[in-house]
Amino acid sequence: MGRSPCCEKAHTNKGAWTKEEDERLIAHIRVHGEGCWRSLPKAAGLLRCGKSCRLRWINYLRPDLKRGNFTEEEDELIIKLHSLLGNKWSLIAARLPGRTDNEIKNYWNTHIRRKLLSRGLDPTTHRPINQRASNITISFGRREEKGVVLGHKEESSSSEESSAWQRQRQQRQQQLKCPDLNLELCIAPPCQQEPVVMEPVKRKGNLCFSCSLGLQKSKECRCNRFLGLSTEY
DNA sequence: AAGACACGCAACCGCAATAAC
DNA sequence: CGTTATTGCGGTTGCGTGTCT
Repeated sequence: MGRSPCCEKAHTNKGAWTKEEDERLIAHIRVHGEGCWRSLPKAAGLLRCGKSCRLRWINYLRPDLKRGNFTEEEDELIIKLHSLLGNKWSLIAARLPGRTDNEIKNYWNTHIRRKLLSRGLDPTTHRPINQRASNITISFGRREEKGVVLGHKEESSSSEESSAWQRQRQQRQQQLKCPDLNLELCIAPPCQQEPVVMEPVKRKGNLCFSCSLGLQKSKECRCNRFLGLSTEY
């Protein structure tokens, strides 16, 4: 029943990859392409499990990987995407060409988390630290309208609030005005017209959730369209 | 100089969704 | 249609390296 067993765990290497293993994996994928990770180790002469090969390729060996330091723009994009998507690293990575989910996840935990804390923001909720959980007004409208954005509570400008903190907040508000990123979400009553069929896609005109977020050619894509343009070949 | 500690990153683990039988 | 393998994802771990004392 079902399929034959995955990989023999008894005779597989673990830990850091050697240069020779890398070369074998690269050579094999160059000839045969990606996919079928289960049979790849045997075919490539590697004593690794397919899962390990896939991870090594995706996170380290792929030729289209950028590697190197993250730019300030990438930092801000990651922060914005994280505030909207949470720990959906693969979705965030889909918006950053040449970056992997693992890389972004590590970078978040080592750098950005600290960066947000230094700004006085909770890295998980993206809200100011020490903010009371209750009495939070959520609005997804334009920030210029009421000074509320992305679910962040509008704070009362008490005298206790330091001017440094105000400056920091103003700076952040300026940074959040990102014209190149349109990820505004809106909450509306249930649609009374034709419901959007996400899966399977029955109408060409409807964008799936991924495409509506601007995640071009995301693995999550169910409609093969992006910004109204067909990505089908 | 050397031990302790902190940090960054590659790799592993476990789980869930999906596909194959 | 139920069972099992495969794939992909997010959380976590462990090791190498840099910094501090």
